[in-house]
Amino acid sequence: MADHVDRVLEQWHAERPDLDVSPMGVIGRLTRLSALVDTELRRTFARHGLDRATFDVLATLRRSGPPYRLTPTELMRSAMVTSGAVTQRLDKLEARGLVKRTPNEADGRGVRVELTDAGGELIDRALPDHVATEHRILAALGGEQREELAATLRTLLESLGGAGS
Amino acid sequence: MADHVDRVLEQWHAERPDLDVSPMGVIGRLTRLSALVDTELRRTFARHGLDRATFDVLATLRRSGPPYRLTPTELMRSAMVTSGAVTQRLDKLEARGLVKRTPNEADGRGVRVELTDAGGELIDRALPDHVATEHRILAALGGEQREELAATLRTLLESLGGAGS
DNA sequence: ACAGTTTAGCTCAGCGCTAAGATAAATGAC
DNA sequence: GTCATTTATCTTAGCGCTGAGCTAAACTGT
Repeated sequence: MADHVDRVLEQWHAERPDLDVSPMGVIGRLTRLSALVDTELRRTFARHGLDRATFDVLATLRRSGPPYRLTPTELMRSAMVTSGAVTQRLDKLEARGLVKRTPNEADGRGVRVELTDAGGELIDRALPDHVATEHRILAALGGEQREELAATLRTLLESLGGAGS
Repeated sequence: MADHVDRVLEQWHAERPDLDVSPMGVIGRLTRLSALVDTELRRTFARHGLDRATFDVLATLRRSGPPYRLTPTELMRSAMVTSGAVTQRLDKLEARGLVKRTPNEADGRGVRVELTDAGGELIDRALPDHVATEHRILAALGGEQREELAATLRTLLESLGGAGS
């Protein structure tokens, strides 16, 4: 039962037999799966008036624990985006009253971003729905397969230097 | 040796012990890895004056075999993007003389997109470099691990309905 | 002290994408 | 044959992100 990626591999084998394109069997599926997962998750976020970007900020603040307060730089590192992206996410969330910026007394250059009550309530409502979606996405795998998959992905993350931060 | 995702899981466990967030161990790493892989691949594309979008179009045409000709709809399905995205990719590639559009005699609504000589030469130059990058990305895994990973990802793709087309 | 460097956060132009919609041709129902 | 529906492609407004660059504050070495 060949999938899209199998057909791509066959085509390359016919057209460029000199190239060992076997890595595409992994990387092609990784890319496609990531896109599909993203689509699924966005559906859940949308049910709560959020998108991936804003959900990510609220969730990062929420899981950091009381007082639910981080700096834009910390949010930037966690989300693997640029500082400009964080600024824009925070502008939007702040306009909706879900987070608030306060001066950082410990560092005059910086600010602190804090979850408001409304932001905390929203993310706590959205979270169970989000987690359920993730369970559903992985429903086709057994527990052992999930652990193996997580371990293999971690190996790759580490080898690409993206495990830290 | 905990990575970023392990720390996220620990935080959630402390803050929301009522939720079984274990799927994040897979989905979080999948998302991050996909972003890192994308960054790596883009570096290679850039060396040849391409980006992911344009490389994808040229490669799809190239691997389809002579006469290296497909319809925009076929390119759209293969790339999992909207028709508007394909139009824009083709506009850019056509302006650079890497593909050309011709009327589709079999269907008056449609066009055919064909690799020009310059486009074919460019993708054939870029391909070995791209494949080498993919090999490098997976260098941390053994052959058996790669096969297992590909098989697991395929299982997930199929369960999400993204295996076909 | 003080000049040079680094860091935190913001601004903004530009890019590629989506979503909605337009146009034109092909297909289907009767 | 005619009308309604579907399909192929293009158009465009708007969105989020990056990359370059800015300002201000915090370090660092002497």
